[in-house]
Amino acid sequence: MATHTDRQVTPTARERLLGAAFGLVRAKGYHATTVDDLCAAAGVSKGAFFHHFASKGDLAVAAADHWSAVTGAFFAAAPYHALKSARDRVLGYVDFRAAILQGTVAEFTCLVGTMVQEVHDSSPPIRDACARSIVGHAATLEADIAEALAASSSGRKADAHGLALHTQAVLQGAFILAKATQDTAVAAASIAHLRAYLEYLFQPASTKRRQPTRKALKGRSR
Amino acid sequence: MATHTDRQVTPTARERLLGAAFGLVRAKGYHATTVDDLCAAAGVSKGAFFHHFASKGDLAVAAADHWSAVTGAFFAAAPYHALKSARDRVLGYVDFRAAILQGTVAEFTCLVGTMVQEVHDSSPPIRDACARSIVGHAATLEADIAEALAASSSGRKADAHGLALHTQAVLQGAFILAKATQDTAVAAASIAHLRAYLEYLFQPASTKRRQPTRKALKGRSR
DNA sequence: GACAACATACCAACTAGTCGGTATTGTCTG
DNA sequence: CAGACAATACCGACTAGTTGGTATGTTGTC
Repeated sequence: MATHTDRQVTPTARERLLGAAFGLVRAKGYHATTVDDLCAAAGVSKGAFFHHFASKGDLAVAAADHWSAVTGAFFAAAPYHALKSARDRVLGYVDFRAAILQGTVAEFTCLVGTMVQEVHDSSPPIRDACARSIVGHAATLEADIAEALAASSSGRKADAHGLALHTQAVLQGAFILAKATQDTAVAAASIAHLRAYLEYLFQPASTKRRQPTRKALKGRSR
Repeated sequence: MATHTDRQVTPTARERLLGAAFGLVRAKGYHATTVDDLCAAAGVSKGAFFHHFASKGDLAVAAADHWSAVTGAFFAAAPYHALKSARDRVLGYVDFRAAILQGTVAEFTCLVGTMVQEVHDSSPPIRDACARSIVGHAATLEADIAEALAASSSGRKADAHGLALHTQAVLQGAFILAKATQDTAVAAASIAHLRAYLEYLFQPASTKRRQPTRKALKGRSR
């Protein structure tokens, strides 16, 4: 996003609304967040809201796209990219995800994962924007995962895409457990299991004796 | 649940409302499901709704508890319990979870995982009912996981609880990916990765050389 | 003076929840 | 057994408040 209005210094009403959506939707969900809530949090009037967004759903799509951009830049700047091996970069990513589990649940959970649960059936545009965000983020891991798998004994070099999506599934699931139990440690423990699984998959050929059955990794096509 | 009114044959208005909540909330989410929606789907009047439930939130708590009971009976009757080894029963559970990914997304996803995302911050009673459901379901796996871990080389026999929760995190995350991508296969692939991880953890001592670092499994306490 | 960026007042539709009433069933009593 | 009494299950019109969205300004800037 950020089409042509990112030159000014003071955030515009549009940007403040998108920022307010990040916080409110993650805390309360999409439907429970009202337009008035967003306006109040952003400190703008309702007129300003509908000046910038044709509808509440339009803001949701813009927020999902903005989320993709913001988180994309955030992870692109993260330190694990400096590591030498692909294996270490992937594990570094997972460690980084664990390290940023700070503050309240609403502060570290995922906007688009929250939204898509509520709108997947009723609003295809929002759902697709959320899917773009999740799948797009997973794609940024794919090359390193493929390289790390290639360096291992595994015969699953083609599964980098599926494995990248799996990392996102574990993270999203960890967020749900954290929301339910109100305990960050539960999410951290699940991410630790993801790390252990990746460590196992990335093992050098010589040290890994047994592999899981090929069948188990194929997935069920419906 | 089912306190003292389960003798009649025809489902009562209360039971029909709970059943309607299962379908509607999984498809539309909690806030987007109105009381009138529930009454229409259950074929009862609004008066009947508020005769049985003090509020919409009260129904949500009852629905989460009813969900625990219904899914508890469903999984208790599943065939994998007949398998001889604990390892096979746990893997059988995972296979069973993959096998029931049938029909629309709303038909196989989890009611309480959906609800807790929307209410975790605003309604502690509903959130806690959802947490009870998820954690309680995980607990039904714990004994078999502990036994399977004990039979393996792993030094993580005490982690059965955390691993049981991790299985639920993967499942919940798989549901989110399925909702986002509208593709059941993505969820199945993630569950297949969970299976591969468990197969790895349950390996007999002699065949497993390398273990993930101990540090990675501790989880980060906040 | 045109146009973007807001603000204010307002509305129609919807929402959870209320309320007076009815039908049915059981239960106690004479 | 009849008949009074009470509790439960249910109905549907109504309401007070909320919601997304609109209509109509105002203000600053090129």
